[in-house]
Amino acid sequence: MARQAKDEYQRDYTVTEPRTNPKGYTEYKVTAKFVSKTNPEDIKEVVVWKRYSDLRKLHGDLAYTHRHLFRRLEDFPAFPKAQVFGRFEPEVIEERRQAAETMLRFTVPIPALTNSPQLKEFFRGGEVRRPLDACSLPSLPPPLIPMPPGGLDETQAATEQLEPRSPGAEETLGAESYRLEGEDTGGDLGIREQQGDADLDALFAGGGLEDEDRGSPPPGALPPHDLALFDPVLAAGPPMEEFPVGTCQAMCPPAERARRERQGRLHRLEEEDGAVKEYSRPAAGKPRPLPEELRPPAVLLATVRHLLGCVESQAATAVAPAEGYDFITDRLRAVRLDAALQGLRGAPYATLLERVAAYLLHAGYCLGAQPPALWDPHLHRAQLQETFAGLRRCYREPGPHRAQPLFQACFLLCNLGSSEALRETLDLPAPLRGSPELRTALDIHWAFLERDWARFFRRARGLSYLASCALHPHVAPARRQALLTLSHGFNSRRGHFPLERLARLLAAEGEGEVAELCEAHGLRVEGAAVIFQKAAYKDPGVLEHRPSWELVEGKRGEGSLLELVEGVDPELSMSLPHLKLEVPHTRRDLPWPWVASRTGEPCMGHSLPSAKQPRSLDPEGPEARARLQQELEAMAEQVGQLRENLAQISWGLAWAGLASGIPPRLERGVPPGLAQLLKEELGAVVDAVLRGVVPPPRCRPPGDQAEALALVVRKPPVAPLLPHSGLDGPPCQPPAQGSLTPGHLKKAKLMFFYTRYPSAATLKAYFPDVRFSRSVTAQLIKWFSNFREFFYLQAERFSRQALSGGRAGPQGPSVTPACQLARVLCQHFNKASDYQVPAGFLEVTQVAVREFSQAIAGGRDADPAWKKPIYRVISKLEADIPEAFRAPPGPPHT
DNA sequence: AGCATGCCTG
DNA sequence: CAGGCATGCT
Repeated sequence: MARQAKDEYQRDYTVTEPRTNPKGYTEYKVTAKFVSKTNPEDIKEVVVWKRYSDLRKLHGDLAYTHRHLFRRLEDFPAFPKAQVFGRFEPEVIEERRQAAETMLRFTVPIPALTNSPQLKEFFRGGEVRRPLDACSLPSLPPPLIPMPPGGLDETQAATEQLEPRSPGAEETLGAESYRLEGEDTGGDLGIREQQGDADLDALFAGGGLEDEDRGSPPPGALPPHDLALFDPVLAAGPPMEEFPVGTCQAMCPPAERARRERQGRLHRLEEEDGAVKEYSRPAAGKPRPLPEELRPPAVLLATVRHLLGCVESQAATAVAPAEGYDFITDRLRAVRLDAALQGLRGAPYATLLERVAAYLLHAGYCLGAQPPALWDPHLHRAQLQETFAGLRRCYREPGPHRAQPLFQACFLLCNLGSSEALRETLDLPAPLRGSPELRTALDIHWAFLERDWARFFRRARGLSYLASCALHPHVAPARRQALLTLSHGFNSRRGHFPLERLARLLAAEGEGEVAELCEAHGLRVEGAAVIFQKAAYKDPGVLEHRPSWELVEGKRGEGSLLELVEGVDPELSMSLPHLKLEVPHTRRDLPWPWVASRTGEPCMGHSLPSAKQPRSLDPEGPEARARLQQELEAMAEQVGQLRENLAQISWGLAWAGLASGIPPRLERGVPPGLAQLLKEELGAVVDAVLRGVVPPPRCRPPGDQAEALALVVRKPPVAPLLPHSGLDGPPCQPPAQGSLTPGHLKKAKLMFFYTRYPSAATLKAYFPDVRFSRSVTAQLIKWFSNFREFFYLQAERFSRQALSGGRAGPQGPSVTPACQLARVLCQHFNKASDYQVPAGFLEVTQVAVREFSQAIAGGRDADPAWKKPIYRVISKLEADIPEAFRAPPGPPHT
């Protein structure tokens, strides 16, 4: 049929004649003009009357599309913000009018915007006219567009929350006092409205007006035909003609099949199970495919299912993985092309694409280890992204999209760290975002950005098979980063870290794999533990694709890929034509490529879960038991110490993050705001990682005690820290009289609750058992200096977090005994929790937080010396030290 | 010069 | 938490 390309019309928009609607708001006449390029006489106009909120909505939609299209290469015109006051001022109205016009005209040269459904929707219900004819007629008064059926109030409430129609004087006054020049909006408004309603009724009654006779086209609501002006492909003929409907009932058109059989060009996978239509590029000169060459949706779906089945038969026929992949992706591409040519969209297309995506995800994982000559990961990625894009388009249309959570999650996981993908996900409707799939995907996304690898792998374990495939490319880099973090964290801590634990942390197959991994990164492995050292860590460069039973294959289950995909949506698969053969294969029959490529350790990961779970402590007798108990207690104490060391490291790292900036890798693709936020979060992140590494030493079930034991088992004996000066036997030197002991340190920390800036005199007064010398006082003072540093740092971090999280009041976040900050400080200064933290200390902390919050909020932190004033404030808040502290032996007990 | 502070690092 | 180093006050 005669298809008229849309670009035969030149489009133009005007926004004119703002006027006051009787309902009290301002509306604008928006005209879209279509001038035929071939016949300038042929002009159509579509006119709608819109209010500000409609225009703003359209602006939002178009700007969004545009941003995603051009990745902000070009800026979409701005649009004036909503405002409560002065919105009836002529300047405001004119500004809005101009902005609307600018925006609409901006879209003209951009097909994606020009053809966007939003724009079409915007003009839906508009009045169509032919101005050349109309100009001879007496110009009708512009009809008022009736409110949508939903009623005015709802619409207003929804779209104009920002403009509350309070009974304020400004409002009514403005509405009545402001009149547009030339526009008589006086008493006849009511009449006009009725007229408008009457017109509309008449129009709806006599709908379906054909505009072929150019004689007297009655103005009317935009009929479907004219609405098509806004469609991507403009059909001049009846819209029915727009897409061909396929009639081919086989997976491959008989003609093609015969031809390829003749030429001996049937693929090996086609010989038994039947031919499938090949992909052929829709070249410009090529004739449109005939209906009998196009497969209708049901056949397409059956074809996809057949192709998924080929994954299994490929194994049976010993077709190489890469070859099978080439075959299947080619045929799937042909399916997509058929679908596109027939204008397939919405839910039916989604089910198709979901299966395509599932295959690509699966194949991406399986083929990851193939040499690049056989398999091009870039091409694969492009295909996958294209499929996701199609899927997301489908999902935007109504329909039950049962598998949407899964595939949106896969999309995000494939694009981990991409702000676009994140944005896309966050823009999903809340119920969808709240689905378990998307929740975990989002959590993994954040963990990835925050480099919280413990959480990353913990959540990754919980993913389904397809989601795991999607994530898998990120696993190796994540492990590498985790090793880097640990190397820093455990540096110079004689940090022997048990391989078994590391394997669990990284969700690796077993100690063998992590040992290999560590050694590849220059980290020495000694016995069953790795020694983390910052200096030793080196980046080996290449990242090899490693299969993972733990994270991926283990999730697969016994079913075929097809069953796996359709398990997502069982209802659907039941109702589908089963055009396909069954080739039942268990997982072990499949030629998973890595089984061959895997060198060394014979798949030890598989036996991991069962083999070494219980690790019993084997109580052989009461005596051994008691000794073990003692040992465990000692260990618990050491773990406490170790934890504290780690906490120190964590703030060291936090500083590193704040001062030197996070590694550039993270910056890529992360919007500046987010990067900033991340930097601030980094401290907490490191904490989180370490939390994942070292379980808190509090009372835990025996199993966990064993964990703690495992962690420190190789640590050289540490002198017991807490018992102050009492039982210092032979191993430790009897403290040189007067020198500072760990007991003194503990006491100093408790004193910090009362005094942050003690003078040498007070120190002397409160440490009577210490013989003061220059170096001793210096050391003591240094201690307090260090305490302060820690205190301020924590207070600052707490303030920043609250600020960026938006949960800070004008006085900053409140410091409660249970809040994060209080807990951290208590942990630091009062490890044993055997001392009641005085309320006064929390008050001081609150002041510090308030000062920090205000300084940061006021941007004062740009000043290099911005903390000085805060220090001054805090230094004036010294409290009296309880007399009990004067007593020579350890701290008092309260 | 001598000591205190602060900032950073290990 | 200690060591190093710069700075600033006295």
